[in-house]
This record gives sequence, structure tokens and C-alpha cells, in this order.
Amino acid sequence: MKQSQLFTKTRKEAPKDEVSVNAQLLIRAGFVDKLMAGTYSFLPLGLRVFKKIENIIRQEMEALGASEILMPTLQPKENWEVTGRWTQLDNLFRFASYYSKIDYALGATHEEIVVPLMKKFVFSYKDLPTATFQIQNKFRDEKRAKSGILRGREFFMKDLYSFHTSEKDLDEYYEKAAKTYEKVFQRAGIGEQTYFTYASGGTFSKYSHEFQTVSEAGEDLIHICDKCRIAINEEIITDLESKCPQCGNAKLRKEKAVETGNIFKLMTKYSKPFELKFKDQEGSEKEVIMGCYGIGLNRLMGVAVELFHDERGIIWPASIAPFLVHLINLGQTEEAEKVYQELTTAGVEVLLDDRDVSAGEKFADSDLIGIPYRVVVSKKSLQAGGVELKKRNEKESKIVKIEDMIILLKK
RNA sequence: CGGGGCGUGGUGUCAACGGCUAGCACGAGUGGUUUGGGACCAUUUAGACAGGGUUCGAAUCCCUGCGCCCCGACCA
Repeated sequence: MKQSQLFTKTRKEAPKDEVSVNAQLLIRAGFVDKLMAGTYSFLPLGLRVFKKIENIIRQEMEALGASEILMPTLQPKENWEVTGRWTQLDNLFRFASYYSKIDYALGATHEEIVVPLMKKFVFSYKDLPTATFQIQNKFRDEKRAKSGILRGREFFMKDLYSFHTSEKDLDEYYEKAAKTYEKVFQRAGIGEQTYFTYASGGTFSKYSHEFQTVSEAGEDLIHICDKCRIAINEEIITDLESKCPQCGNAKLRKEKAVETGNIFKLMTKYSKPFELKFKDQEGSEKEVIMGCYGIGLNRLMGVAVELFHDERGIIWPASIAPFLVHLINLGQTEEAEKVYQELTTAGVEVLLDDRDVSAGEKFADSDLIGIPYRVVVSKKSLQAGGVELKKRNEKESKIVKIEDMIILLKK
């Protein structure tokens, strides 16, 4: 993409009402725009990051054997009344149609939709186990939206639902899902800071599990066991007597963290009210056992910015960066265009700064936007025999031949 | 939902005593000079959150509403 085609502009200063690092940098660099508290537009650069994250998650979900669907955001009151959550949830957006006066909810989660859906397809043990997921915007009427894109009223979530004939089968799937989550966070570049965390369980299982990414911007407190690389959410630390549930280690490290994912064993909590049942081998009817598994996409994006930035701007992990290469043209348009074409042909995602602005502005914008590799084409670099290559997270640049640079970046 | 802070052009501003034409910087437009760290000159553009009140006079004081941010509570 050519930067001259980007309608967004960078800003020297963040709006004064944004305090959180993720909001400041994402707005300054033109990744997002705030519409109102807790709702943000994704702009071209931001959407590219979003799609990178989305694709990592999608690939891993598919590898887990789940198939993707897309359920409606606009939902009937009746479904929410079946589970009692129409009145129970205080952060469910509810409203009436202006014309018909019929009540609707905006989806805060999709158990109420996915269970009746599966009821139309699941009848026998032969239909199980199965799993389905979607990546979709959720609405929660948060009393207080906060921390930039980390806690919004509209946000994107990947929600996976699994359906089983037995608790044992759910347990096995749950383990696999947890492994898959670790892979997702690893691939997205925040694996090192993300911990499998014991959390309060809800009605049917003793504990649920969260994936908590250590960051000062987080609103949860976790206690980390460095031996096992797991953590315990502060909310259940007294239950566990401040000890690692896996090795008994009592020397836990306390950190603030962002809940980027969670996994729950729902058992029959939702299959029961909707009467989602199957016939077993003996022909007797049983309730389907369920699990649900979420990842917050906005949170993943926001926490990456919180984790990876410096005083000049964002430093994206390559796997979720909007582009791999920021190609800067300093008065060598013809040569820069050629390099741009070659990189593009080689399948490298590149943003070409073809704008007619000063070198200083180009460098400053490049640092702010945070693309992993910066390639400068200038008189100086050409005289030295090629282009100048610099990683965003390194200080020193080096001159490399154009062919070598392409080979290097192609991998 | 409780508490606190803030609201001045597109952005920023610990700019402005209750008083003269609301200042400065950035941005944007135009003309020109520039091109390795947000370059320079000239010129133009654009503003008091909304409503009410006090006052001869309100950006400034008071009230109400709205919005945003922060702390806490909440987060199925």
C-alpha cells in the first residue's frame, strides 16, 4: 500500500482525554478513532492489525476442528428469558423496536443463540462431539468503559462453543483448547507475557481458566508461579491458600494483568434450559455437555501496544503488524517504486511512504506506526550500494543489497 | 452506580485579573524555498459543550444538563 492513499494522518499529540498508552498511541498513529466512550472505529492500519489477529485465531480454531459461523447481534428477548439472563444481566443492552415495541437484546455472548441453533442439528451421540466458533462484535453495557480499547461497550470476541456426550470428553477437549490458546498468544507475540490462570468457576465447575497477559494496564491481579508458568487470579487466592495448585509452590509473584482469554466448562448450564439433548447408544436421552472459550481481539491488540512501545511509538510483533516493511522514499521515487514492486511481487506486505514530506516527518511517522522493518531508499543508501535496513526495535541500521533484502524479508 | 477531575478552532495549551479585537504552537489552504529526524518564509483559514442565571460587562462566577477521563464498585 502506498501511504499517499491512506486517508489517516498521524498526530504529534494525543487527545488530552486519553490517558492509556494503547489509546494514545493507536489514535496518534491513526489505527483507531474514538466514537464515544468504549467504542472505537478501526481505521485502515488498525483493521489490518485486527485481521492479522483474526486470522491467527481462525487458523488455530480450525486446527482444533471447530467450524466457523456468524450469528446475529440482534437477538430476541425470548431466548434470553429461557436462561433468565434477560433480567439477571445488568450489562445486557436491551431495547424495544420503535415500530413494533418488541424487545431485543444486543448480543453480549451467544450461548442463548448457539444452543437453540445446535438443537436443530444435534440429535444423536453420532453428531457429537462438535464445536463451532465465531469472531464477532459483542455489546456489553459497561458501567464504566476504560483503558482505551481494553474495555469497551462494543468489542470483538472469538467465541468457541464445544458440545460433548460426556464430561470426560469435554475435559479432553478443554485441555486441547487450552493448548490452542497458548499457541494463539504465542503466535500473536504476547505468549511470553501470557499466563494460564486459575479463576473462579461459576456454578458447575470449581475453577474456570483465564489467559492473563501481564501488563500495568491490566485490571486483574494474578499470582504467578514461575516454576509452572501458571497463575492464580487474586479472586480465588484465599481458596488456594496462596499456593500453586500444580506444584504447591508458595513463592508467587504478584502482577497486574489483562484478561485476554477465558475458558469455561459450562456442563449442562445452557443445554438444560434449552433442552439440547442427544440419544446415546442405548437410545436414552441425555443433555449435551458444553464448554465455551473466548478471546478478546481488541484486548489482544491493545495489550500488544501496552507491551511493545517506546517513547517514539508502537513496536508491533511481526505477526500482527499492519505491514512487515515500511519503505521510505527519500527523493528516489523511481528506485523506491521498483523496490516496492519487487517486495510486493515477492509477497511481502509493504507500506511505501511516497508522500512529499520531509525526511524527518517520514522517520517520525515510521517510528510511531511501528512496522517491524524500515527500509530507506535514498541517494545515500544507493551510493552505499543498496537500501538501508533497520528493525523498529533496534537502533542500528545497515546497508544491504536490494536482492539480499528481499530474500531476507521473504522468509 | 458512588467519588474526583476536565470541557477554549481539527489537535495541544499550568494563554488570557470579571473589562480593549480570545493569544500562541501544530494542523489545514495558497505562493515560494527545501529534502537523512516532525524544515523554512509569506499569507489565509478556523474556536468558548448546551441551556439558564448573576453582572453595565462572563471563556472567567453560579445552577442544570450533556460529554470525556481517572479511582472504586461491577464484569454472567
